[in-house]
Amino acid sequence: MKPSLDDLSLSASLEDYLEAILVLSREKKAVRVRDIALKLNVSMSSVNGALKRLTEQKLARHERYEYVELTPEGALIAQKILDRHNLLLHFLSDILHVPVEQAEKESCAIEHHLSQETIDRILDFIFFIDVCPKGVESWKNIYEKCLQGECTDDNCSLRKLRPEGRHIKVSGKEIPLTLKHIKPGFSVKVKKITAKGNLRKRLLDMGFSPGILMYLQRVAPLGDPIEVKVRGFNLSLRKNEADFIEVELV
Amino acid sequence: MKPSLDDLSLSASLEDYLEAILVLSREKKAVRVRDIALKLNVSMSSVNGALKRLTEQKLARHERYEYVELTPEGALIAQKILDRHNLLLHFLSDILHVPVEQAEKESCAIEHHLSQETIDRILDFIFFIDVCPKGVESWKNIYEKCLQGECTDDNCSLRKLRPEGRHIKVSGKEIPLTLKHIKPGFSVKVKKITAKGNLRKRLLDMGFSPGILMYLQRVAPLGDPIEVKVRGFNLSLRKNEADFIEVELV
DNA sequence: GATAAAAGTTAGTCATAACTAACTTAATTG
DNA sequence: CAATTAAGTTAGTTATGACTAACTTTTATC
Ligand SMILES: [Mn+2]
Ligand SMILES: [Mn+2]
Ligand SMILES: [Mn+2]
Ligand SMILES: [Mn+2]
Repeated sequence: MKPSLDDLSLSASLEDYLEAILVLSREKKAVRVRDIALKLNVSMSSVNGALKRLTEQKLARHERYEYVELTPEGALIAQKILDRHNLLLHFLSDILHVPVEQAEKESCAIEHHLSQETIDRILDFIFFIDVCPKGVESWKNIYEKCLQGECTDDNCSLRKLRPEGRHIKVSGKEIPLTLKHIKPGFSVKVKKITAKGNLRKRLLDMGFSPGILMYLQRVAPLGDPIEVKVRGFNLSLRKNEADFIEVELV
Repeated sequence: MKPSLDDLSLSASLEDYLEAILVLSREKKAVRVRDIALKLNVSMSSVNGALKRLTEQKLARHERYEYVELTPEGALIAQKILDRHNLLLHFLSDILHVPVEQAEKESCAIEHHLSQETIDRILDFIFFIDVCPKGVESWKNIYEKCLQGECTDDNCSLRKLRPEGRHIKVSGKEIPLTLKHIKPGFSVKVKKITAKGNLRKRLLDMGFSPGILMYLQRVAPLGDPIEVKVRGFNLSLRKNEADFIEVELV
C-alpha cells in the first residue's frame, strides 16, 4: 500500500506536494501556500499540514507567512518524481494513446508506486521505439496500422475481426469468434457454450459460463492444448473443445 | 489520490480485500478472517474493520465467528480488479521483463489507479504483440534482440552504445555520447558541457548543468532544432549546440 | 494611516487504515 | 469433559490527510 520511491518512504501525498512545489518554483519567482493549494486542489490548511511534515523531514522550508522552498534533498526527490511523471505521461499518452487528460491524472497516481526497476524497463521500451530505426518502423507502420485494422499481414487475426469484435471472416464467410481463434495474451469474455451433452457439462463445470472473463495464457506449438486462466485457475483445453466456446473481445 | 475503478469509488485497500477474498474463495472451501489476514499481511483486527466497511456497502457478508462471503456485486468488482491485476502482471512481467516478484507487487499497487480507458489501451497493445503475426515477429525478433545489443539494423543507436551507456561508436572510433545522438522520447542526464565562452554561459543559463535530467521531446525533420524538456521547461537547441552537451543514459 | 481584501494559520473534526492488548468463542486433544 | 490452543472480536491508540470555521497577518486601496 505504501508507495515505493526506492529511497526513504514518503507518502504519495507528500511526494505530490514536493512535485508541485518544484514545478511552481520554476513557473514563478516565489511559491506561496496558496499556489500549492490551487495546483493540488486542496485547502490551504491541508498545505500547511503537509509543509509541517515536509519541514520535519528537512525536505522543505517554510517561514510563517512567507514563501515555500525545497531543501536540496527535497528538490532531488521532487525532480525524480517529476521525471517519472513525465516519463509515464509520454508512455501512456504518446505510445499507448491514452487521452492526455486521463494520462496526466494516472501518471501522477502511479508514479508513486513503481520501482526504479520498472521505470528502467519502461525507459528501455521507449528507447527502442524512439531510438532504434526498427522500433520506429515497426511501431509506426505495424502497430499503429494494426490498431486501425489496416495491418498488411493477411494472417493477422485483428484484421479479420469485425468492429464489434464478435465475428471473424474466414474465406469470405463470417463465422462466430471462438476461443480457438484467439492468440495468447489476450482476454476474452465467454459469450456462449455451443457444445452439447457431456462436453457441455464438463465445460460449464470447468468454469466456462457465459459472461466469465478469461485470459489466454499459452498455446502449445501445434495449437493444442490451449491454456487459459479462468477465475484464477489455469485450465487446459483441446483445440476442438475450444471451438465450442464462443467469445468476444473485451 | 483516490483510486478510480470507474464505478463507485472504493479505497485501494478495500479493493484489495475484495480481491483477496475472491482468490481465497477459489483456493479453499471457506474463507476465514485469518486467511485474509495472512494473505494481505495485516492483523485479523484490520480484516475485521475492512469487513465491517464492506458489509455496510453490501459487497461482502460476514457472520460473527463464521466464514466470509462476497455478495454478487462484491464478486463482480473483485473479478474486475483481479483481471486488472493479471493483465498488468502479464504486461510488466512478460512484456517489459520486470522481475516477477516486483511486477506482482506493482500490479497490485497500480491496478487501483487506472481507468478503463487505459486498461483498454494496454489490452490493445498486448493484443497486437500476441495476436498480430507482425507484432509477434517484431517483438521477439526486433525488440528483444535490440535490448540485448544484437539489433540487426546498422543504424540502430542502441547497438552502438557501449554497455556503460556513455560512448558511441562512429566508424570504429569511440566518441562521447552527446545530446545530438539521442532520439526523441529518451531521457538523459547531463554529464558535461564542453562548450566554451559565450555559448557555455548560455547553455548553463538555460539550465543545462551537469547532473540535470532532461527529456528529448522532439527533433525536427532535418535534425534541427532539437526540443528538450529540462526542469519542466521546453527548450529548443540547434544541432551544433546540442553536440556540446555530453550526456549519459539514465 | 485606516480599512478592506487576500493570504496564511490554528484548532478542531472526520474518515481511513493500520496497530496492540485484552477479551471471547470455537476447536482440539489428552 | 476440562484444559489448552487457535481463531475471532472489541476497545483503544496512532498516523495520515483531508476538511471547515474562526482567527491573524500581510497587502492593497482609498
Ligand atoms: Mn503524483
Ligand atoms: Mn505527478
Ligand atoms: Mn491491489
Ligand atoms: Mn491485486
